[in-house]
Amino acid sequence: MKEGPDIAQIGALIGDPARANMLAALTGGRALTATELAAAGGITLQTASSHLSKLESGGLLAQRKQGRHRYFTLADEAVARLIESMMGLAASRGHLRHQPGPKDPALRKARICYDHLAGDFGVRMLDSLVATGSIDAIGDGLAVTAKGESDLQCIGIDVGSLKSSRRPLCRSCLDWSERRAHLAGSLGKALLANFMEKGWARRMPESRSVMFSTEGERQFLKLFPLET
Amino acid sequence: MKEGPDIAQIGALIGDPARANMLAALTGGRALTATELAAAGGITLQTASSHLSKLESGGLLAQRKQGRHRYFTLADEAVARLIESMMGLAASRGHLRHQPGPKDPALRKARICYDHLAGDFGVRMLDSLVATGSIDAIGDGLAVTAKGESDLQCIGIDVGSLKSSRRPLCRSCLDWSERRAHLAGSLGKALLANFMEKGWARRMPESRSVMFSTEGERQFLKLFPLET
DNA sequence: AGAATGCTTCGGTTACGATCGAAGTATGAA
DNA sequence: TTCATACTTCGATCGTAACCGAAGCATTCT
Repeated sequence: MKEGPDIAQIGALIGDPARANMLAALTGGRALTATELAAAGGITLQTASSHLSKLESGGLLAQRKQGRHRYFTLADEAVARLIESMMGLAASRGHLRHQPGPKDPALRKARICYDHLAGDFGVRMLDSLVATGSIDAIGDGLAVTAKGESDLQCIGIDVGSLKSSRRPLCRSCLDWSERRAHLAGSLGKALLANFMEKGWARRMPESRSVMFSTEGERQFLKLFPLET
Repeated sequence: MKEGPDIAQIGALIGDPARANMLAALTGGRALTATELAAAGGITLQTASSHLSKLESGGLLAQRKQGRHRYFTLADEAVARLIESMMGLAASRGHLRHQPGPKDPALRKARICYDHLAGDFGVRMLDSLVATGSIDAIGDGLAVTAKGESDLQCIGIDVGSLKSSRRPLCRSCLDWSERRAHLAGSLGKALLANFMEKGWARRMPESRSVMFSTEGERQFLKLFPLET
């Protein structure tokens, strides 16, 4: 007993519903202010402030002062991955929270996961990239092939420059709604950014869901065909 | 807000120190009785009983009645992975709990992680397998090569039969003490079992640490050389 | 300077859950 | 049958932390 690092501290931080809601909101990747997070957690600003300082000193959040605002983000990608994997486990154990509302299908179709595309569309994209030989997959490991590198160049993504970053290029991320992997890492981020630049997709305010325009969806589906 | 599965329930389950200690103890892979878990959590049997029923109905534990004992294990490998990744995060945030005692170095050298070898030795083994071309690594993904398959056959591990199981053959698992990957999956399990069969290593009671005999350690280091 | 916004700190209340003693159930041993 | 072990349930206590109102800083706007 008493072996290894203390997981109870982290568990307790995530274990409070208000804090969990705030963390989930931050999984959207946007930096949010204390006031916005208070709303996300369903609590007053005072209470949120106390929670936020706990989360920060616990190492789960980072903050950035900007004028009279204080912006919070998840401390790093490791935290985002932990939250996502807890969502995966929670979903598989039936710990659901939402009365399936109108927003839910949109969320399952396409949503943002920290900084990349998730949901049905995210899973489809990775499936297609693997099927067309743009990405090699070994277990959970992903790597861009030479073919993939040139294909992506055509879309307008320079894989070479992404490689130089410290962050891994490809990473698989388990999707809690689809229970299958989608593409994370700097390439996943670049792809989503690319879609938004082209006007194919845009983020919905106050939500993690990503809306595709009619034309954008057409282009997306054409670009990432699904061979059955 | 209120999007997705409820991570707070799972967080809260892990967030209590007594429960966290019990879960950490179960990461040792052994099935433990309620009495043993009460000791691991540092609480009385009554309290442990209440915690255990919560953990079970929360889907984190599975239990098996056997005579008048009730054996608990982690519900599945997904739970084990979550606990391990929380340990990794906790370690990186400096949420340590142990005053570095005599047991600690042994734990860092070689310990059990659910059912496979972790710690310095676990990391070294994977490094060596990759360096000698027995395992291909792409990012976090691992796959046994043809060479690896025949090499492992020589040690006494039939990769072919492991492949037929539903469980993935190779999986990388982040080591909280080394902060690097070691080998999990059915192959990781088979390798550790192989070492113990040969008498190279044995588990210490009441602990996650794995002790190598002098001769066992010599053989292990020879079998998994480290080219620097 | 004065006013407004964004956030933190303080103080006091409240509620939940962790805890254990004692009693109850189930299984196995004598 | 009786006793012992392994565990659960009940009941009561106690501590902690979540919560909000009010007041206090800090920054920006006018």
